[in-house]
Amino acid sequence: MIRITLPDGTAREVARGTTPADIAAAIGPGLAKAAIAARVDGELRDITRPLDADAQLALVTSRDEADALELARHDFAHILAEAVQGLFPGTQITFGPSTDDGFYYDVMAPASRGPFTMDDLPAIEEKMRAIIAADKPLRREVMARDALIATWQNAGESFKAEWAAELPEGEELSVYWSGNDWMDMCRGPHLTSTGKLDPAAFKLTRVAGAYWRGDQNNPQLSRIYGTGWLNKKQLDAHLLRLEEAAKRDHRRLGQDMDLFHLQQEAHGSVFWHPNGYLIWRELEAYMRRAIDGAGYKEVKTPQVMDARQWEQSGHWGKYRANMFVIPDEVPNVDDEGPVISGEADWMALKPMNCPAHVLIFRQGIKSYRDLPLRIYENGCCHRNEPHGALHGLMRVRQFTQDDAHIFCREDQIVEEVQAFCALADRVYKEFGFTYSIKLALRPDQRFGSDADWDKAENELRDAVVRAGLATPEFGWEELPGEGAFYAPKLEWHLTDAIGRTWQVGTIQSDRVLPERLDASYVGEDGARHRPVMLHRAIFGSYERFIGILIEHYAGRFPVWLAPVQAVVATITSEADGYAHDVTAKLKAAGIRVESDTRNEKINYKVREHSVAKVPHLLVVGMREAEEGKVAIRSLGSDGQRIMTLDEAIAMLSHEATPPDIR
RNA sequence: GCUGCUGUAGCUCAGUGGUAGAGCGCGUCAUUGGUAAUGACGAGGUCGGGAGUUCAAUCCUCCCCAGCAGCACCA
Repeated sequence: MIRITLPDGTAREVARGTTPADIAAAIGPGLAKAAIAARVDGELRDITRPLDADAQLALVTSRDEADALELARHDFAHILAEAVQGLFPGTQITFGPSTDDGFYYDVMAPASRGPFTMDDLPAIEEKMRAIIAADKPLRREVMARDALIATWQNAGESFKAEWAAELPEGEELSVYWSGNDWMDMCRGPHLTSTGKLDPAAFKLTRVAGAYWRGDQNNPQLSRIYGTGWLNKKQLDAHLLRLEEAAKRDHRRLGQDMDLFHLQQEAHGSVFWHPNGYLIWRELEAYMRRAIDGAGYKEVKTPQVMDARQWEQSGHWGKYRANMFVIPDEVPNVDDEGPVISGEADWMALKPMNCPAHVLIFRQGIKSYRDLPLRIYENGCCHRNEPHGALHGLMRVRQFTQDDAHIFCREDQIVEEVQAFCALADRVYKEFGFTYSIKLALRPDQRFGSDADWDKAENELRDAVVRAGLATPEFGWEELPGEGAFYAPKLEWHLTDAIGRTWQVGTIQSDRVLPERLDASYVGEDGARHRPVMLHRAIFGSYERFIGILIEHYAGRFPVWLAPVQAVVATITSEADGYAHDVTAKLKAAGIRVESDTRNEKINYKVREHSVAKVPHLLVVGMREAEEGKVAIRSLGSDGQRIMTLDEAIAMLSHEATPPDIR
């Protein structure tokens, strides 16, 4: 007999080999029906897997949503694989986990046909529904590793065989049978049968390439994605969320709101239109106030430097593949012959600002009294990113960082990092973001001694601990292996209005670059010392941050950031004169305002400016003109507020003032 | 960079082996209206670029470029 303890503390003596399903049945028929899996000593397991020792047991039902979704998605993935093999014999299966909103399965299409495409999805979905309708039992079986490898090899499943062969020798491996005709190697757990899934709760969404084991050098497989839920209602809600997210897409809003454009002759670099650049200018002004107040000095450094300088900084060796290089010569102007000789020295566009800031630091002799020295630049950088990585404003080839480097003594690091935490906190809150902080620890490939890494990691961790931010509610987490090759990183991950996260801010403590570029200061002792260099950014880049803001606000910018803050719209042309007066007064008060005296109906104007997401529409007709008032209709509300022009100016001026100086 | 898909008017998209169409937008005229589309008329396109097949290519084939989704990358 074994002793099974339930969550309420009661215990039952049952025979070895009893299953959680048996226990559920013994407790009551309702639970027996509702239970879909079990947690045995905290581990999620099949409800039909026999218990073989004393254990804590919790029965899982669909009310335990996270567990239930995990199980369902995992099952959907298996059924997807079974369906694909059923429809396309010769397809090899590899690996198919659950994801945040569903599942995918990586398969290798048979050589007789090309990779799978979207056109294949309806048939696969139909087949999956047939498998669910057949209510095939899902049965766990333990196999010896060697037997399993042989099974895979006989079935022509070379990926599975390769994988099984790499699992520890002698280990027992579990497989799951779907009925008696299909099986997959899997740790489980699964539901008891395919019929437990709701056939209306999933949808295959797309097909894409993915490398076997995530390695570019391996064969590329077809990855079939699906979204999967417990019921149709959840699925529909999810599809609606996707639609909402698509409506916020910054590429679409950027075009609709005439903020910027991209075109193929300059792919990966942004053409900022007047409206978009107004947002940029507001952010720049905001950031300048922030860094001025925090004791930074702003600089501007060269866009192009000699390759030898990049050799010395280490970028030429490590980063050249992503750099734009330029021959330092006058191009051949004859029509005959090559444009360049190929013999000139190379220069390169800067991919980052750090070396230039060290060069400024090195001018003149620095004393310990000069430290910490905080050098800031709106630094325009170019990186030749892989083409497939480019994405709207989020990943571009030319971008401007709000970049600063703090040169300081070792004993100043913690204080500086803490001050940065406070500054970042203020900025992110003023834009309405919540955030989490993560510490990216040393990667496998790195410069510097373990002792230095210990020190650097501890400094960053200490600073966050002292700032009181290293807590679960700030999402504190340490990420092994994710640091840069020269330094650990603190990363700020923002959560936007619809719950997506974006990594933007960072601070890194670097002892490598000051060494390579020979930066030093004279200490109290009269000797030369190496400063530590803190790399830091809050927006990350203006391009990306604006992209995030567009999606965060869904284009409805707060008034201080809105490119056009108000439009004065007339009802009849008789009010044109008054409208121009109102516009002039608002302009004089510093409001970005336009007047709309076009020969159009007010309905049309209301619609157009609403769609354009103008925060305030000031409607004026003869009534307003006679009384010296305006009727304000604000974005997001249907009603209007009648107020005097002075009241309107006061309100708009307040809203148009950036939050940091309000 | 890899796999798949896409590229037609300013935008969103339809379409065909015999050199193109809609809606919105734009222009002109009429209309002067009270809070999400007034009406009429009109102008706009080497159908991403190049090569090939064909009597004939926007359509079929190949190459290139860019975009989209994912992968890989993002020191």
